[in-house]
Order: sequence, then C-alpha cells, then structure tokens
Amino acid sequence: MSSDHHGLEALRHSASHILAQAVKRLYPEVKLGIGPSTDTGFYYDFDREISFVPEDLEKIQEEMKNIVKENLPIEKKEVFRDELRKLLEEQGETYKLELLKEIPEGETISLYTQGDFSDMCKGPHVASTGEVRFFQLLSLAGAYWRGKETNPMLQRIYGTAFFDKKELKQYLLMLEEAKKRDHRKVGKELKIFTFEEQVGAGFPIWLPKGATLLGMIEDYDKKKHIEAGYQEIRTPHLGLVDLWKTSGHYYHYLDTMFPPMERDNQVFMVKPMNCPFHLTVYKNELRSYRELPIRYFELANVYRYEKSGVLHGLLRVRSFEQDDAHVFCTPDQLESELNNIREFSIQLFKDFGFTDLHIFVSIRDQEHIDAGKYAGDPQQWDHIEKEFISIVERMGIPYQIDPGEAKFYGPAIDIKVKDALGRLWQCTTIQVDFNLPKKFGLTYIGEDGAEHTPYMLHTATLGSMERFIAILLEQYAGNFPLWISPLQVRIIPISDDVLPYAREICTVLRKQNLRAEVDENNERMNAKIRKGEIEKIPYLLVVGKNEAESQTVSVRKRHRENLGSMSLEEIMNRMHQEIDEKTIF
RNA sequence: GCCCAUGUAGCUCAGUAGGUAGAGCGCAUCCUUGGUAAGGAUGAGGUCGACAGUUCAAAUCUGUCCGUGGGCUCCA
Repeated sequence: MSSDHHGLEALRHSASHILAQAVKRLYPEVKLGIGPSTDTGFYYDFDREISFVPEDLEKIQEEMKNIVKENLPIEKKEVFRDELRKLLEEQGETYKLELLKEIPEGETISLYTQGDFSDMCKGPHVASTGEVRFFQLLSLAGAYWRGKETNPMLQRIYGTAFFDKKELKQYLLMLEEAKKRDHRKVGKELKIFTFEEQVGAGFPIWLPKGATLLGMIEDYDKKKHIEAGYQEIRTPHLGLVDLWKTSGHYYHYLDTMFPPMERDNQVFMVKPMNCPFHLTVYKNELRSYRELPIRYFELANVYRYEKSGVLHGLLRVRSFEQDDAHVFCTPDQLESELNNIREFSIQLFKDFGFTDLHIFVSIRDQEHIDAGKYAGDPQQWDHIEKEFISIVERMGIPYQIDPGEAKFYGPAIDIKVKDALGRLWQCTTIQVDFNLPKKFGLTYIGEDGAEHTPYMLHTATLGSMERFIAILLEQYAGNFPLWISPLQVRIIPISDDVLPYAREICTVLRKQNLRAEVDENNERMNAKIRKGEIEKIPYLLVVGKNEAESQTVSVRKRHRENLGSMSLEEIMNRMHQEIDEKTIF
C-alpha cells in the first residue's frame, strides 16, 4: 500500500465508487453523474427525484462500510463501445451515456467492476474495496451537471478518505478547528463586524472594535506604500458611465456592476474598481520617461453586485475596500517593478505573521480565448505572456501556472498566503495591463522625443481589507498580535476604592498611545478576568490596594499567564516593544 | 442566479399529534468590595424573519419574498 499522492488519489477515487455503489444499493432509481477524487477527498454526483437528507448520509456510510468489509476486488476491463452503450442504456444511465458519446472513437474504454457495481472510469483504483478503510462522508450539496449553469442540478455527496486512521482524524480535527475560528463566528464574538438585514446582504458594518482594527491596518498599509515610493491619491465613488465604457469594464462586467443612475441626461455608475480614475490622474499632466515609474496608491471602497449565492461573510461582499495601486512604467521597467511589488507583498505579509507565500501565474487558455474573454491584440498577448513568465522564472521562486485565470486586459501574478491551518488564501494580485493605457490614450515622451504608451500594473497587496481581516481572524482565532489588537489592555480594579488609581493608569496608558480601558463593572475580579480572557484582550492589569500603595500593576497576559507585579513604566515599555516588533503571541 | 437546509429575546439555543412562548448568558436595579476564568437576589426584554393563504384558532401547515448556512456557477 503506497501513501504517495498518486496512491491517495486512487484510494479516494475508489472511495467515490464505493459511495456510488452504496447509493445504488439503497436507492436503485438513482442516476449516476461523476465521482472524482479531489485535493481533500472525493465526491459523487447523483440525480434523484427526492433530495437526500443528512440521515441518508448515515445510511449510505453504513452501507459503504459493508462494501469495504466485503472486500470486493476492483477489476478493470477494457470494453467495446457498443457493448457499454447497450449496458448503460439498459440501466438508464443517461449521464454516463453522454460521457461515453464524447470519448473519441478508437480510444479504449475501461470499466471498473467491484461486486454488483460497475462504473465507466479511467482509474486508477486500489485493488479492492477492503483497502478503503478510513473514510468519512461529510456533506451534501447541489452541483450542476458538468459544472454548467444551464445544466440540471445534481446532488453531490462529499467525503474524504485516508490511508491511516490518524490522518483521517487529523483532517476531521482540522475541519472542526476551522469551524471554531470561522471569521463569522469570531467576528461576532469579538464584536468586530456585523451584517444587518436592514442594510442589505453583503454590506459589512465595522463595529468600534473592527473599525479600530481596520484603522490600524490601513495606517500601516498606507505608511508602507508611501515608503515604497507610492503617492496617495483619492478618487470619487461615482463616475460617468463612459468611463467604464472606455475601460471596457462596462462590456465585460455589467452584470456585476450596480445599475446606472440617470439625472439630467447624464448617466452615472458606482465604481467597481479604481483603475479608470487612476488612469485619468496619470493623464492629468504630460509625462516624460524621466518621471516613470509613477506609482499611485489609494485605499478605496468599491462596489460590486455579487450574486446573492456567492456572498460569504467578509470573504465575498458587495462593498469593500481595496489597497489598490497602479504603476505606470516603461517596458524596460516592467521586471524591476514586478520584483518590487513581489518583495513588498512578502514584507507586508511577514509583518502580519504570514510567512508561507505561494505564487500563481495567471495566463490565458484556449477555452476563454474562444469565449472572447481577453481584450487586445493576440500577438501582443503572446509576447507579454512569454516575457511575464520569463520574469517570474528569473525571480527564482517556485510558482504554479493558472491557465485561464488571466484578466481581460493582461496576465497576472497572484500571491496566496498559507494560514495556521494550512489553508491557502489569495491576497496579493499583480496584473500587467497593456490594454487600458492604450484605450485611455496614455503616453509619455521617451528619450527619443516621441510619444510612447506606458505599461500599467494593477496591484492590490492585502487585496480587500474585508477579506484580509477575515483571514487575520481565522489565522489568529481572534488572538491578535498586540499591535493590531483593538483593545490592548484592560485595567481591572479589585474594589471601588481603587477606581481613581485605575482611571489614572488608564489615562497614562492612553497618553502613551496604548488602547486601554477600565472595567468599572460591579463584578468580582475573577469575573472580570474571565471576561477579559473571553474577549481575548492581550493584557489585563489587575490593581488593588497593594498596587495603589506601591504604584504598580499586577500584569496578566492573555492565556493564563500571570506575570506578577511591575511598575507602569515597565509594562508600557514591554508593550511598546511588542508593538514595534509586531510580536506574535 | 441555481440545489438543499435554515430563520424563536442582544447572543447561544429549547419549544411536533396547530390552542397567542421558555432556559442560560447578557442587560437593569439592589445587596455584596472581592486577589488571577463566573458572588447573590429581583426585574425588564419576543406582533416566534416579512407578507399572503388554510383554519374557530398558526411560532407550528401551504405559498411568495428577504436573510443566513453548505455547495455549484461566478469572482475585473
């Protein structure tokens, strides 16, 4: 038994066949879709009049266990097309027949059989059902047949399987842990953000704690951009519709833009992105090659009409803030600018505690070319893509190609960060654009005295603030590093007589730019400490008569760490150091 | 947008043979002034997501819409 990736794939693929077999045994009327393995497990799609319910999943899982116990050999057989067609017709497997039709003539067709069940399949599989010992069905969902919106909706059953019990258990534990630190849950508990039905789906509201957190991130992000040579600009939330027609967004993304507004014969739209505005800023003056690269930066709210079904906490919203930047440069500067941005991103994420970054290069693919997704001259595309990839090659870092993921105006580098649970989140995007500058008539005067069109780079480093905060919440489960904690320290007076002392300390801390407050509730100290821990406040300063007399504080660090008593100055120094060093704890 | 599930006090949730609602936390008031994860008592909060329909009677049944969740499709 091998536990390499390929082996795991076969194991999971076999698990999906066992799932289908179990479903067929229990519900013979069900028609089969497809059932592949995935990165994290497997699924199988079924067509059945009645919807599966969670209790069905238990029954199916039990039947799967039986099939495993029966230890049926999984046998591969090459079959003739006509023979298989006849069989599938008899069984009424219309979806399988559709697949069969698409297999080119002359290609061998294989059938995998295990006991009373056969499935047309390329494989590979494990040798017998008995090998699939550690599996778990996980969830039920709808899925379009062959992933096409216009096709019927099938019922998908998800599961996972591993070679060893420990790995399965670990995976299930990870899922549980992910649920526990779900940003929607933690964000509510810590009063970071909320959504209100009255306001509308997909419009996040930052509560005071969240606004503080957001503010810290914004300030830092802005400071770093300015250090890196960006100039901050500010642009309106609305613009004339022609702006979007010129950019082409109107034609590519009308469905995801909020509808136009008309007044006095003029049509306005709410911005779904900032690029056109930044292009106009560039155009505001005549540019020389000596000025380039020009780097504009804006913390800007944008609005996109995302379909109702895709909204998901802070990860997918209809109103969000981007740390959006655009770099205008000469073709010669492309490589160094790409490198700058990449390094900038790595640095910024490191400060927030993310060190494992993965690079993805998005280029065109035939399917999307045929669908007319990409704007501009195909030859220029070929040229840019080639250059783009060679630049990434020269960066000397591992990367993956994402075919079909290029933007309509050019190829892109996307940087994904890996979080504490090993999950990848897309954050930074760097997009090369050789289309919009032309469309907007951007030029610079070159060394030769002639007009040239600059390249444009679109980049968002943290991406969307909403999304980034969601990722931070999940990464730290709300236990933020001190420097971004909305509330950094709470003072806990033991009795009312020390309230004046507690307030005095609070004033000092606040004057030192520390986010502090006093818990003045009529509660026992124990209850206040419990509350402070639940709220995940980094530092609790307990003060009673002893502290008031000796002008000290008793310091308790988040997670039960009693650091004993120290002077106010001592704890402030300690906190300032942690803030400066962005310590993670 | 599509399939399925779901929506009861600020929060987490009970409440099935339809008969106008409960708990814990939180909140308020009072008592208590306490050394590192919950001191006690009393009390105020809900037209049971919205709107229609069935019924003598709807939180409970039906429909539509809205929100939320798991996915699919999508993500400039």
